[in-house]
Amino acid sequence: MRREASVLHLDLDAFFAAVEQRDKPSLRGRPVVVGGVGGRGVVATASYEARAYGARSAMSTAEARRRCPSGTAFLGGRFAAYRRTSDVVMGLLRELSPLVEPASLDEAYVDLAAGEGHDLSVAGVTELARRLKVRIAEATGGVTGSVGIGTSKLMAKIGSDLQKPDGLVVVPPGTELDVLHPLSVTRLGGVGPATAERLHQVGVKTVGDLAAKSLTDLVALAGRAHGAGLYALARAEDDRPVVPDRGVKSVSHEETFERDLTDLDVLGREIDSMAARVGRRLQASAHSGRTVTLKLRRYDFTTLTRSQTLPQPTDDPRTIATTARRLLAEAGASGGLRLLGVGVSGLSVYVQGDLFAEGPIDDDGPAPEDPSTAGDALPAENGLPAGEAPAGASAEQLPAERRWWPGQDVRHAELGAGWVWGRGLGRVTVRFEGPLTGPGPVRTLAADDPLLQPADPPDWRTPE
DNA sequence: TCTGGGGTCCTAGGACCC
DNA sequence: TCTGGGGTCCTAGGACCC
Repeated sequence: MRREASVLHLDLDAFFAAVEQRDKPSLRGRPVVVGGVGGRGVVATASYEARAYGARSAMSTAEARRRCPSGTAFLGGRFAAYRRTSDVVMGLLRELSPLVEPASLDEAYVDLAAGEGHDLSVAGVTELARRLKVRIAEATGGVTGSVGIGTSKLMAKIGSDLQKPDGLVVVPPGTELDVLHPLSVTRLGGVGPATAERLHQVGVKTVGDLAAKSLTDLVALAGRAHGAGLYALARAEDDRPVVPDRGVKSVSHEETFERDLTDLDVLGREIDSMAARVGRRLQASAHSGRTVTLKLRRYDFTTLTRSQTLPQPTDDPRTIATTARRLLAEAGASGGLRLLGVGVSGLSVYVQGDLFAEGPIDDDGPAPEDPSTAGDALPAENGLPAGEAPAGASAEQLPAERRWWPGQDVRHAELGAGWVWGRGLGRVTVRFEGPLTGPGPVRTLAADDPLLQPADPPDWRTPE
């Protein structure tokens, strides 16, 4: 453990929802839920207003709709917008230290001891954090974050969690156990539902309870590595370094279908389009990998994986697809599949010139029988231009209203910039406003109105 | 209209080699 | 012929995180 509180953890508050409220003035102060908006979607982030009604991350969107009042905005994600804002915040953190470890778009650790000229006293880091929060809010158009600072990653993360939202907690060196021991074990990273249940059964509810258990007991309960980890964390022993830029270990894409799929031809085309995406991402990052994994989730939610390791690393969509199709043929699809996934692991830096790569593969997206996934899935980082229909389903072939999804940025040649509120019955409802306007008017347009087009995320920064 | 998507790490068994 | 141990690779699954 360090002698000074020099590890900072930043957690942006309800980040996806906060970006939506910044860019959509009419949603400020109102419940907003970001996530999958299809029948099988789940909540990625609920704004604090939506949490007041019981909406939570990982809850099914259907359940969140039941709990929230009408007028709640249910939006698909705009990852390009989130990434842009995240990049701004990470840039501010890198001004504090070269050692910045992003844990996700909305979370990062900073090693302040590696930065220049910081006063690492409790008063010093408190003032540093206070100024950082102001700068973040200014640079992001009002997104807030919770900051924790302590002698380790563990204590920094615990600290950022103590006063959400918009919190600032410095855990003074020497007080770690006082802070830690009264907390529920579930506040520790690595204690999920399964471990929590097993700990409960042996009478462990708080971190203090955990600290009373022997190493032998914990290893028996949670396995060698995990048990030893819990034993150390309960004592605030944590020397994990802040590591900028951890290398990627695998690349994958998966998709839950609106309806279970059985037809092997249809599933094969799904595999082709997922393999094309995975291959493209591997090529873009100059990686190739040897192990191809197919993931299947059956109608009854049982999940299994099948993998094959190739003699040579590949980034070739054709090779990935052929391997995954073979694995699917062996596993079968009886009863129907609700999810397919294709991944590549065992990565190495790009091996130039795969002499045995086959020709180009068509990436024509979901089969015609199932156009419904376009726009319904949470548009996770997919490498597509912002606003374009996901998964390559060519927009022309879809019912016009399928081009639009709630939350999407659009521009109308006469009415200006706005975003999609809803769609259906051949029409699309758009609210015309942006981050720098007041709440704007709503118009319902024909879904095939040629004057209406997808647009890039709006800029929240006032022009100089 | 129950249960996303993109990851990481760990465990365990079998094959195979020394 | 028997006994055994360690190490690595591969496969499958599970827990967890955001």
